[in-house]
Amino acid sequence: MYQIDVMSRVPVYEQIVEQTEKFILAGILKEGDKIPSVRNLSVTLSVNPNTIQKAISELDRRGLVTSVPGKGCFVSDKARKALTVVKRNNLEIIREKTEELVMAGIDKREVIAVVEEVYEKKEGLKGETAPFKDEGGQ
Amino acid sequence: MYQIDVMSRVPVYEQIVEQTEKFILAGILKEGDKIPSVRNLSVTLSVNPNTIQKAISELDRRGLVTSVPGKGCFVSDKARKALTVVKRNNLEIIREKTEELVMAGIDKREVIAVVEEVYEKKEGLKGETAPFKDEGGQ
DNA sequence: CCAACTGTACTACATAGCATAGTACAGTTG
DNA sequence: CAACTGTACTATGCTATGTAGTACAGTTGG
Repeated sequence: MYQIDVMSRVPVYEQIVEQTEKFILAGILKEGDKIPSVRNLSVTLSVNPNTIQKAISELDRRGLVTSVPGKGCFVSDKARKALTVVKRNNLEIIREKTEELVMAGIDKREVIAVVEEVYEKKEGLKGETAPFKDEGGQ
Repeated sequence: MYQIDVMSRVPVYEQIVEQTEKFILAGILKEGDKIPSVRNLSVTLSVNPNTIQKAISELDRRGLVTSVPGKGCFVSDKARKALTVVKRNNLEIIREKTEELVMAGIDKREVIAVVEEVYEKKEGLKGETAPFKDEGGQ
C-alpha cells in the first residue's frame, strides 16, 4: 500500500499524508473506509507510531478523515470533494514549471504532449481499485 | 534583483540558487557576467555570508558559475545550455501534477489553457532585460 | 466483565539541516 | 599596500523531524 522513502527530503509523515490523498482521489480509499490503525501502520511501514499519528492528525485537520477514539480512523464523507478543490493548486505549480520551460526554450508541443498523454491514459479507468486488504484481528 | 523569503520552507541558499538559475534562463545573467560578490549579496539580502557562499558553491557544483579567487564569480559559458537540459525534469513534475488533476476530475482543457497561456505570454519577450546594476566600489 | 484493540496526549531525547557569528588565509587589483 | 575577491574553518543556536516510552479513555468481542 504505502511506499515510504526514508531517504527523501520529504518528511515521512508528509509522505503518508500525500499518499493518502492520492488513494482517496484514485478511489483506492472510499468515503467511510477505515484506515489502518496507528499501531498497525507503524509496524507495517516500520515507522514510529508518533509519526503515523502526526500524519493522521494532519489528515484530520484537513477534513479528509474523521477519527473515532476506540473505533478507528475513517475517510470523511466529503474527502474527495475537498481534495478536488485543493488539487486545483496544481495548476499554479504547472504554470510555474511551464514558465521555466519557456525560458529554457523547450517546445510547447512537448509540454502539451505530456498533458495529453496523461489524460488519454487515465481517462477511462478512474476509481476502480481495491481498498485496503483485510486487516484481520490485531 | 533577488527576492528572499525568510519565512519560506525553502532554505535561503536554495532560493538564491533557484533564482540565479532563472536569471540565467531569462538572460538577465549572461555567460561571462560577474555575479555580485559574497559580501555584497550578504549585505544586500541581509543574509549571512556563509549562506551566500553555500549557494555559490552549489551553483559551482552544478557547473553554472565559475569562481576565481581574488576576482569574483562568473556565469559559466555553457550555463544556459546546461540548464536547458536540467529543466527538462519539469516535464516529469508536470506529469505528476497532471495525474492528480485527472484523478480530481479537473477538465483537461483547464490544464491545456494554463500551458497555452504561459507560452503566449512569454513567447515574444525572451532574454531582453538588464543585468545587475553597477556594483560600484566596495 | 475484561482483555485487546482503537485514538490521543504527554515528556524526553537524538539527529540533521539551516542559518548566524567570527576568524583566518590566499589571490587580485589599482 | 590597502581593499577588494573567494574560500575554509570552528562554534553556536534554532527548528523540524523522528524515535522512545508511558499513560489515559473509548470500543468491542469473547
